[in-house]
Amino acid sequence: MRAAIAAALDDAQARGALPRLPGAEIAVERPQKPEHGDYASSVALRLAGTVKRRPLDVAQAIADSLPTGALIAAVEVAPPGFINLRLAPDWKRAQVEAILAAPDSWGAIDLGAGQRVQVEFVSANPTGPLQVGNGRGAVLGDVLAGVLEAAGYEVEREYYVNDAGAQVRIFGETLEARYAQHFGRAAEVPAGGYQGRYMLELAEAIAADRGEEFLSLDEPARDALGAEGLRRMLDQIRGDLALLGVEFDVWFSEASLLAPRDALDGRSAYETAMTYLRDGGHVVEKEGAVWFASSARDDKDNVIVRSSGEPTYFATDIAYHFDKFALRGFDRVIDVWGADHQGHVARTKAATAAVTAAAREDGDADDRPPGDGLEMLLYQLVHLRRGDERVRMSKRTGELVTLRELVEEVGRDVTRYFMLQRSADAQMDFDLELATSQDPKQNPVSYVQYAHARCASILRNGAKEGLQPGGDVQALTGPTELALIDAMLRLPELVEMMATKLEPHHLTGYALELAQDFTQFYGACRVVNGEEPDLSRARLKLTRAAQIALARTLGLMGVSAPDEM
RNA sequence: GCGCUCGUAGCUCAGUUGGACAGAGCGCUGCCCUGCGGAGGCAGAGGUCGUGGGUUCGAGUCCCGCCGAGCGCGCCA
Repeated sequence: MRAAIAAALDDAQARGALPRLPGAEIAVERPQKPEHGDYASSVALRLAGTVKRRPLDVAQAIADSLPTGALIAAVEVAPPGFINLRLAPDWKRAQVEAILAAPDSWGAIDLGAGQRVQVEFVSANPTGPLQVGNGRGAVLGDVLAGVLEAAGYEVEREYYVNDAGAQVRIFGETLEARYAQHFGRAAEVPAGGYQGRYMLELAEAIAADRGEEFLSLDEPARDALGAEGLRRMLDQIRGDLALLGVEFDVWFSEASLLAPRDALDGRSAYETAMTYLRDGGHVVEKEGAVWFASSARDDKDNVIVRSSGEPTYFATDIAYHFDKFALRGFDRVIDVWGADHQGHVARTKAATAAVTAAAREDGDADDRPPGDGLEMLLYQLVHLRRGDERVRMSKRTGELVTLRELVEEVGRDVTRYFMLQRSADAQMDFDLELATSQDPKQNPVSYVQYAHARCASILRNGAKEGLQPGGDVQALTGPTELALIDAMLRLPELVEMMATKLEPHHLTGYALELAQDFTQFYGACRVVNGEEPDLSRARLKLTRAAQIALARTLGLMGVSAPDEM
């Protein structure tokens, strides 16, 4: 559509209707009011100033050069200078066949052109069960990844496992204490340790399976106990996420960044990245520590190696992003972070840009733009509520409502839909009382699923009457039929918009509109009707197409699309 | 103090990258359907888009100030 207008603009200039001027951005949008056509462009309004002509005249000049035909049925110029395009109803109806031909891929586009993009999300410390807030990141990341796949990207879902550093050490010490206590030994959970019940349960589970195997608590036994605890905690996290329908392609170990690699001449990714930073002049030493000198204006220097010689989390994070871009060659990387990590965005981008640029000069990385491929999607916190009572979430207090509890109470579909409903920028309250309410009216997801089930039911009824989808889609001339087709045709554009803006939450609103358009069609048009078999078969086609569009929309959200409810 | 995000209908929130009279769901009022699944459909009431300026042909959307809410500013992760 944009191309058509651009061509018309060129044509208008070529034949002298408009003066020559440098290429302007062609803005095309879908008007809110149906009277304004299917698409509208405001190019004329933008151009009018520079060409010193009345906007209406400019619009008319462009409109005169827009050919009408099988696709575009009408071009209208409207004050103050809009160009409104109306698609041919015949063409729209014919698109129903395109939907029927793509039951598993309707809405897919090739925006990404096969570029490799990694979405890293959740990545919660494996020192406790996942919290409700992690669920929001899980849903956002998973749905975004699916949207990017639909947009033509090759996507990998990755969980970064923080299995090195202070938190893991404290986790091990807490586990040692609980394990020792289980066998009646005097032991104290260390200061800053994990007080939650789950640590008791973890210690008991290990004791039940492995007995006193680790009770000596000498160095090897402590390491083995810690590793065992971490392994079990990760299994639990994996299970919590599976309950939500989230699965990862890669579980990436932070500790592996510190291990020597043959491909790096026996050095670790961490050492290699630090060398590049040093050689690139991005590092200063002061107060006995090593600092990354950030080039970002809104950032200050940050410690990467403590005076003790131990790397900070930031240091391994730099190595991690070095690994993503320089070693694994992703074109784009999207980190989905909670808003409490907001302060890390600037420094991580700056450091990633610095280290990949240095690696590229050294021939260790491709010549892709440094750091430009790194994007952060921040989501605001989830506040948990039970009616009027605020539930505080903290791994340290032990007063937890875990993600697992939430999903078990509310169900996967409702959890995913609720988490997805709001834009990532906005805080959200998750009211357990409301979400666990048995009143289906509280859950818009039911309305959408019901529409899908109704499609299936109608198709079943048609089959019983000996009527199958078929016939000529040009028989679908009613206003509700066309409105439904319009709604289905918007899905590919929606995918493009969501992939471009990294805003998967638009799916929920679209799903509701699509379901409404189908329900209105259902109310206005009798589908299964033996007295008008041709029309009936055409409407069965439309019903099947609607089922596909609904299933694809629900599928992108990771919400089930039942044939019966 | 500095930075990030948010402030839109009684409630919960959208608002497609600055467009044509501000939208949805729930709640409220009234009406419709003795039809393939009523977990419906239609209509109505309800909004100075926190506030004051600015940019623009045009601002809920961009810029600045102020007010309010959340989060972040560690040799923690």
